[in-house]
Amino acid sequence: MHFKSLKSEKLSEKVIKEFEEMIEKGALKPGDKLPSERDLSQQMGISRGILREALRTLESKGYINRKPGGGTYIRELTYSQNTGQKLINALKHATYLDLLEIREILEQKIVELAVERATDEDILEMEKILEHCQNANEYDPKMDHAFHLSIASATKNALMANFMAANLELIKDITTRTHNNPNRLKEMINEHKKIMDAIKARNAEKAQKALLEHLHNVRKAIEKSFEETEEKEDAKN
Amino acid sequence: MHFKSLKSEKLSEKVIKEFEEMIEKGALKPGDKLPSERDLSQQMGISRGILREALRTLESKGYINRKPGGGTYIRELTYSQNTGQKLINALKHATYLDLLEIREILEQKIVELAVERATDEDILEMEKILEHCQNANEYDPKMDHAFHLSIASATKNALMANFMAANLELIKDITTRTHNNPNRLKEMINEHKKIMDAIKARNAEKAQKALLEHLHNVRKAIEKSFEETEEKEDAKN
DNA sequence: AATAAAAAATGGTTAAACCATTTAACAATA
DNA sequence: TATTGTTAAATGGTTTAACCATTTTTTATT
Repeated sequence: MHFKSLKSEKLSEKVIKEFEEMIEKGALKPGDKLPSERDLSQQMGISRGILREALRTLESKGYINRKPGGGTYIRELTYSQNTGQKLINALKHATYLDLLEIREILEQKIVELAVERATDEDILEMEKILEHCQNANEYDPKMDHAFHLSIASATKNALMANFMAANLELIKDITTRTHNNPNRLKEMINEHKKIMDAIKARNAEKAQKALLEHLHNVRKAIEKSFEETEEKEDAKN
Repeated sequence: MHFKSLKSEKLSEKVIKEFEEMIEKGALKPGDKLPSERDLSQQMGISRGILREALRTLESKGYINRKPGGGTYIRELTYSQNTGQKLINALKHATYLDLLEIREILEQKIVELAVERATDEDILEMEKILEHCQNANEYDPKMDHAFHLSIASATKNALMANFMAANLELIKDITTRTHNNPNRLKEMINEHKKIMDAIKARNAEKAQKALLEHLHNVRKAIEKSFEETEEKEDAKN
């Protein structure tokens, strides 16, 4: 059973969304001046305090500019402010295959860099995590991610690790589904071990090969999962 | 002449930062209950309205939970909520070389995918942008980015294009500096043209080679820029 | 000990006032 | 006429006090 939340949205949250929508839709364009808080609150039928809560949030998000005595203006979003938001948005709406494609590209290089740059401590950390994985008797995405991230961290490129983390997080639900059987779980652990061994042996070529095999299986599982979903969709119609 | 802004930070903005810092530092941990708004505002020496403006923003950012009659609690950040923030943060604080490293990895593959997947319209678009670049007589990062992004878009992987955009945006200031001379500008245009021609000829290998040459020069310029900066720093001491 | 009722506390909201800064209008001056 | 100085109005920033609805705690009742 699943009941939808009955919690009423706070007034100021509604106001925030209202403004954000208007900005997204272009009803409010950069440079536009908003009515004064006193006018606006009356027009919207809310108190000035509530309106100000919303405006504060919008300001904090970078949507508006306010100047005492001056007024409130829709902000000219600079290119850079935009890209961060756009990236987050793109991440949210990326398809599994887009995510996987980038992961394949990056992680292939990541293992190569890891072989080069990993310290003995890094290797030890990886092994510790791998051991945890091997002792688990059901798939835990955190464990899976931890392993891949320990490799990414060994590249000493913090951005790389963080991007991998975001990427993994976004395919978590599907990998959790596809690994929800003992066979695939065991396979995964073996694949991890192969990667680990190759990195430990400082054999980049072997590590890449092991990783590609692993990612190939992940991709197969995802694509298979898609087909099954489609079949279900078809069955509905 | 350049004067620094004298605008005083708004009170609620200060409060927001204060809470964010405390959460980052761990002084406020998930699950912690905050004092009531009435108490807290008195403790902090601010009005309840100001405190509420800050709390509304923090709630909107996902830091806290509030329940009428219940109280205000530091929110248990889910993994996924966190990764988005962490990624943005990592992007902001990434070094030029980290950014460039990832760009080199991705873009190398991007040109390969572009050769595969670019439609005739994509190619046309690239050429149009390249032409604009060639007519420019001073470096315009927007033009530069537009060219690289048109290639990234041809991969039909939206996330790829957006990540590249974020990446480029973050090295914009340094590339703008390093291209601030006619020779390098001309070189850049030539390098772009080589990449363009190879993609148009559907020659992945050639395209990659041209791109690598381009990125090699970008890297050289960045590293040189660093050395100069260091020299300046040394001169100061 | 369990239940029910009442009281207190809490976040949500409104209203009215005052401050500091900015803007606009207008007068004064050269 | 054009510039400067003054004044008044408007605006965002802030504070205070009050009331509501819900939740929590306390108290009373059985």
